[in-house]
Amino acid sequence: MTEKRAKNVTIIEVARLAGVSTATAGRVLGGYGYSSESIRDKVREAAEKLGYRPNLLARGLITGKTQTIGVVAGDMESPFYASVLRGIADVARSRGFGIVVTNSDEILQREREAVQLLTEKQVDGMIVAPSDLQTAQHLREIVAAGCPIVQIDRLVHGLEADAVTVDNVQGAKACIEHVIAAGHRRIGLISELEQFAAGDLKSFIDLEAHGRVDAATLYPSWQRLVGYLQAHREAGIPVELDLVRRVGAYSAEAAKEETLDLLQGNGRPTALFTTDGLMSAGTMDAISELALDLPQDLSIICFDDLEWMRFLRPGISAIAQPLNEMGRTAARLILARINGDTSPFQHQILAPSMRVRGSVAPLKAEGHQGSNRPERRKSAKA
Amino acid sequence: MTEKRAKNVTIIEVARLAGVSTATAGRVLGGYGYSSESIRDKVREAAEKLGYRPNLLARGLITGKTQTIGVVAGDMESPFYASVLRGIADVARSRGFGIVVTNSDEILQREREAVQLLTEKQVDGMIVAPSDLQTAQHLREIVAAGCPIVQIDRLVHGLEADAVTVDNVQGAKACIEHVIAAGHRRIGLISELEQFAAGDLKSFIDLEAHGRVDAATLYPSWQRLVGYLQAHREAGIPVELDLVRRVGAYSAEAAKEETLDLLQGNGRPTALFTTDGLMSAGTMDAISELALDLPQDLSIICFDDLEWMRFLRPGISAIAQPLNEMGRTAARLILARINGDTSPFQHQILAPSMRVRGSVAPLKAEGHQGSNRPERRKSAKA
DNA sequence: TGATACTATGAGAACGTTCGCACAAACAAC
DNA sequence: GTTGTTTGTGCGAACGTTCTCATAGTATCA
Repeated sequence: MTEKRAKNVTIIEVARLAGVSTATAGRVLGGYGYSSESIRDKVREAAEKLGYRPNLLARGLITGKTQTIGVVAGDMESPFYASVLRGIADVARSRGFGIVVTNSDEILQREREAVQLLTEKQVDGMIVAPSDLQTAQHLREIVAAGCPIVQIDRLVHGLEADAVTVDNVQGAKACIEHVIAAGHRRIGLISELEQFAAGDLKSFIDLEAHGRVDAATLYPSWQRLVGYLQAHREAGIPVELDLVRRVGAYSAEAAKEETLDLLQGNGRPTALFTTDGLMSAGTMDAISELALDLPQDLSIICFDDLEWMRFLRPGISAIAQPLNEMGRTAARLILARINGDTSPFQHQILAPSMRVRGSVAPLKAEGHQGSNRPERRKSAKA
Repeated sequence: MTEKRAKNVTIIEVARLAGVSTATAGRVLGGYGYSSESIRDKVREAAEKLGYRPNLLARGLITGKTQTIGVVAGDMESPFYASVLRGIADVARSRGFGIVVTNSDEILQREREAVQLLTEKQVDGMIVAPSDLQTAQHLREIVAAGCPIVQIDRLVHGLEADAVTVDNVQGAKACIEHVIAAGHRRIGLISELEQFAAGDLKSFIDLEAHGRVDAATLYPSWQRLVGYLQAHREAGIPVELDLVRRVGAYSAEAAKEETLDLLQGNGRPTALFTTDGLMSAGTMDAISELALDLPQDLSIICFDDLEWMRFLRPGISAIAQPLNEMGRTAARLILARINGDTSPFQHQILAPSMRVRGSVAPLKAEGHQGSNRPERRKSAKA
């Protein structure tokens, strides 16, 4: 009954039935070259009757184009990548392209293997969220081999390729400015800050203070830290090192622990800034466990706008990244390159947007949260 | 400088450099057939030196296998599909397979186009969340053409293919039983219930009451309704039609409206059951807008366990689907078929698990919510 | 000793398309 | 009327692999 290896009908059979050569049948069915109307009808009718479906492998082998985009995401299960992927998929579909997706889990070795697989599958181009922003030898190699790449979310130093990122510095800065405007002076930061290798937090902050940091090829969470620092500097508020919490792992559980430590210790901040969705979840978990009332006991603002922030009373203020747009833009860029665009490489920086809800409250002068520290007095000055 | 179309090194050049035939080089590099150790070394060395990478298109063309799984998801941006996809991707990767993913948005025409594209790309098998559970002609065709399929989340009536689903009836029933055990008798249901065509809600409920409903090939939200009905019947509680809310669209906004209508009308239920993540979000939005306190003013339990249910006080009780596992199982099944497994088609039904948190409270006898209706009196009897 | 494996290699076909070229007819331009 | 350009068609090569088959050496076994 069911044939094990059902032979598909090929262009040869269609050509035979239509009484033309395979070349002619190919021109009709493939939509290239010349063909007369009468023959077109005949061939199409034959194809229809036989149920002909082109074999894209064979076509790809000879044309060198597979109509496929390879995507290396960090983790397609996360809301971030899921939304970006959706954007990519939509644009790809509208142009007749397929996407083959892989997860790197932000591990360099995984990314290498993924890139390797995609290369062997002969994808026409790749969209990659690079794990390693320094060397990225494998990416340079495939670019050199003629496979276009678009980077998303972050930027490999000196890689000749287009990129789409979000303005993390400005986004974070806007958050902190918003909180400062509400009178807060002691603002805690809960951030991943994992991958940066060069030294400790303190030296990074010093470097940044002296304008020695090039934010462009930093990891997003470090860029958001830069925004945090800039906002403080411009408001004339010294940064308290104790308030800057480096979780050191991309884990909600770890973020929760760090937040508990921050909130239960002496000198609790009056406001909190979390630098991505996972940190926010862990932080909210901690706040829930401590049964703190927002925003009376604590103000909070988050990078990444998640679904629940809308209805978790009093509504969590957040800055939203245009994730779908990031995917769509990346897809458009890669498709342009695939179509032979040779214009200079561009780096598109998308603007995030603020969603003000109810989680940032004006700082009460005689509040009972936090301790009586110099910074509290300063708030009266503003 | 940068070559436009960089010719890749082929097996021919490797063979030449190693001083063997292409057939021999192929056997070494492709890992099939016989080859002596001395020649293996020579060939591998040559391949290494030239930076040889196999062209999987060419290999696929001749072997008829692409080492690729096609996936037709509803919307990979939703937490549901994102998690399922991740499960699929993990298993696929571990076996050296790639996945090409598409979104159908649960629209039949989109699904057809997706299946078509995947067919032409010669995927070895497909994992599909079917949109149409009745005819699904396109799926039957490709199965007949010898391309194995695994269905996820739901089941096409009479399709000869493996399937992985969740036990929606039992899951929903467990939720309702849990709520009933807390003393509730008037339990509202917020559910999509969109696609079922045969008649209105009332006639479905009647049909179900007479055992005339085959739950197997129902859409999940209808299966969950069945669980709701069964739990009521077994507890001897009559179903109040007014409490069963058919949102009619897969939209959080619509769910919110429906919930507002339910909670603001006469005879407000004392507990709520939402049948999927999107409904839950819309419902929570409504509850937040009405400023109801959970669980004092209202108990709630949800199908689908979302991240925020953990830390949104008092913690939302929910039933969690094993989504990763669903993807992993589906991937394993399709890989088995691809490897020639011809055992009878199987339908794996995964058990969801209850996460009891704080959103279901015992019903107070003299509560001020709801009206004094017969059902309230019955609660004393139980 | 012969028969029967198993191992090892190469020549050339095959997979299903598109590409390059040759040829011819039709039509336009001078 | 010649020349050129556009249109239409077919033949056979090409894409980069693996497959089939032929050939041959070397163990293994009765």
